[in-house]
Amino acid sequence: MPTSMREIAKLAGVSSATVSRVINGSNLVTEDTSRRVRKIIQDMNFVPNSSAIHLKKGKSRIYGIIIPDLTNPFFTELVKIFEELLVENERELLLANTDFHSSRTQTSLRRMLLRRVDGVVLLTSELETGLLQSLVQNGIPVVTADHYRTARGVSDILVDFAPGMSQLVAYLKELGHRQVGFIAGTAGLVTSRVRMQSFLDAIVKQGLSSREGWIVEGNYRIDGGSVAMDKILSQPEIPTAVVAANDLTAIGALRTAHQRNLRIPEDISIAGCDDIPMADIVFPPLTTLRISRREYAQMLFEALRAAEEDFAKAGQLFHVPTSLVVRQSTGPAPARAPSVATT
Amino acid sequence: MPTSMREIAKLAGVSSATVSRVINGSNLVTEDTSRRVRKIIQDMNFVPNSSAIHLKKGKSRIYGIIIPDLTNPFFTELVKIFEELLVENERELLLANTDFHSSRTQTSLRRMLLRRVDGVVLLTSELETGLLQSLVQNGIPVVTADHYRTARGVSDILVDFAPGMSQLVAYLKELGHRQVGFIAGTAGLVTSRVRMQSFLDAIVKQGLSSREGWIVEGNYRIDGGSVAMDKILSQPEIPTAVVAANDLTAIGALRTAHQRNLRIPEDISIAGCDDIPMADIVFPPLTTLRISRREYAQMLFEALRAAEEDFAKAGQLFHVPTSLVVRQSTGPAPARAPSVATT
DNA sequence: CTGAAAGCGCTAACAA
DNA sequence: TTGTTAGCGCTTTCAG
Repeated sequence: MPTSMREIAKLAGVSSATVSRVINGSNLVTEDTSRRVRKIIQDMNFVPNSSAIHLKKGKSRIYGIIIPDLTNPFFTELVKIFEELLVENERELLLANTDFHSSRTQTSLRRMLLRRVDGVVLLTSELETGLLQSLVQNGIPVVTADHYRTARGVSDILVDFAPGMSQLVAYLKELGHRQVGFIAGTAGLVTSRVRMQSFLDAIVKQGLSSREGWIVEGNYRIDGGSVAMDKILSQPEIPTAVVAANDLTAIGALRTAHQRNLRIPEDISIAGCDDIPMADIVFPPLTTLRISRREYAQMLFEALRAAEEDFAKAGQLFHVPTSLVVRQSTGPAPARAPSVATT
Repeated sequence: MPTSMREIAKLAGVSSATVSRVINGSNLVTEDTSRRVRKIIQDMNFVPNSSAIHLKKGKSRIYGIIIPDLTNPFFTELVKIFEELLVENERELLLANTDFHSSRTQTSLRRMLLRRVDGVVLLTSELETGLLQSLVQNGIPVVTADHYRTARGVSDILVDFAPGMSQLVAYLKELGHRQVGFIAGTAGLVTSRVRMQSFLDAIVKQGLSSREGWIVEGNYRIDGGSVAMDKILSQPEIPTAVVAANDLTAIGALRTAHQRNLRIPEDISIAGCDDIPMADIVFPPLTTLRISRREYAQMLFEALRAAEEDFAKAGQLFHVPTSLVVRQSTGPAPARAPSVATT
């Protein structure tokens, strides 16, 4: 049903090659013919078929992005900015959400292969080596997140958690906190390990203390944060501050603390990571370790674009900085451990 | 770089036609050859090129979705569910976010045309007639939201606000509220008009009252809700309850009310629309008019799929029901108007 | 049951 | 400066 180049050519009384040249701004066309052709294109409001272009040129001008949780505002924002970048650069976005199911990561990769995307952003941490292989083998550059390793065709972006955590913990120490808990991410993920390790290192470095029962696993979501906080608050002694692996987790913790009638930050301080917009909306507004989405998205894009020019260029390591954002969920450590109401 | 059908054919000692037949499950192939071919396909992990298929068949198996604000959790969830539906049905999603800029709606539609999508979900309300035309003219079915009109190739999904609002207002009346304010959506949008009108109708029907200064324009975002609430609270007399055109707006209103030291719901009740996950997380949890995302997404998909079978089938009208979700942001009306602290 | 061949809409080398 | 032609990877008649 849509118009083809040949029809435009016929209408303009030229060959389709000429129409192609006009569209692609070749200077081997008379201004006169060019104008005539453009007029027809306008009138018919003709748009070339990208699949044909793809087939011919071998480039789809599509990048794929595979994310674990579209509901997490951090990823949403990232996708939003990334899509903007792509549109500015005349590329398209193929979005795949896995909901943390590794089987869906598999499907998603197949979709990417099918559509012959020019690059893949892989934000799910559960990476089976075989999957990456099939992409690289097809010459499709990949950029991963917090994978802590690169390879031919595979770049990695890693969030500089260590210095950020160090800063956050130092800040807590300044407020008088000595006993700090941590709610981790989903067990088994590389990022979870990294965030936890950064926290532990910072604690040691600052000479503070934590303990087994104060370090609980979460799932990067609100519900996980709630449950984890419940566990921490059920300990015979509780910390004066709790750091969470991301903001959603921290928000869940906040919620549980409220339910237990703890005042924040008077009774206990809570901090998160990411700085999602929600962090500034919950009560009290959340102190958090901000990860710049714009820089992040930009690096993702740069990594893929560089690889397109030269496949060997993939395999770089990028760093995203973090910055401490102090809000009202953290405050001076209470003089003594508060009593916790049991729900 | 990726393998082509011809190579598979060569390796299997058959023609590419046979390979094609095997892949598409034709029964005109011996079980024997079929097995042999499938083996090679496995080994090479060959995936056919969808652009070539598209070119041949004239169907891209891509649906496009154009949304105004990817940051709004309502849309995020909708996109998420819609994407799931598409994957289940072996289709792809082309995502475009306009950030409320109508110029970007234009660009997005062009992108859809370029990729020859099989259908477009248009969730931005600022519809210029010409744009829809160009899609229909290309035989691309469209489904809009709250556009309140259908046309050849253009279906519409509308949220049944009237009964929902009626229910919500009746509920407020039961709580003793007589004076109710409203924070509308962005001026000029059809949905804003509809939501506002549903509210006004309900107010009249229930015999309650509202007034000029209590009906303020918002922008469907948190900041707009804050500003609007500020205006309402600056009136000489303030309502005992405020309904917002969506949850983000209501959350903004909540925030302003907090800042003015109003207790919710003791001093003033606040309700929203949508029932985004955040509604249950803010303090106090928000009473809201829930719109089922799953049903919504399903209708979007059905509308497009029906149109694919028969273009004339597009042009249907669908209805999404709403349901009242009562939480803690609404309560009995205060005996007298509370005093408002000026910030 | 299988293969040869044409053609989807475009681009790029080559000819004119 | 323009047109002719081949071919990107696939599907689908039509022959065999």
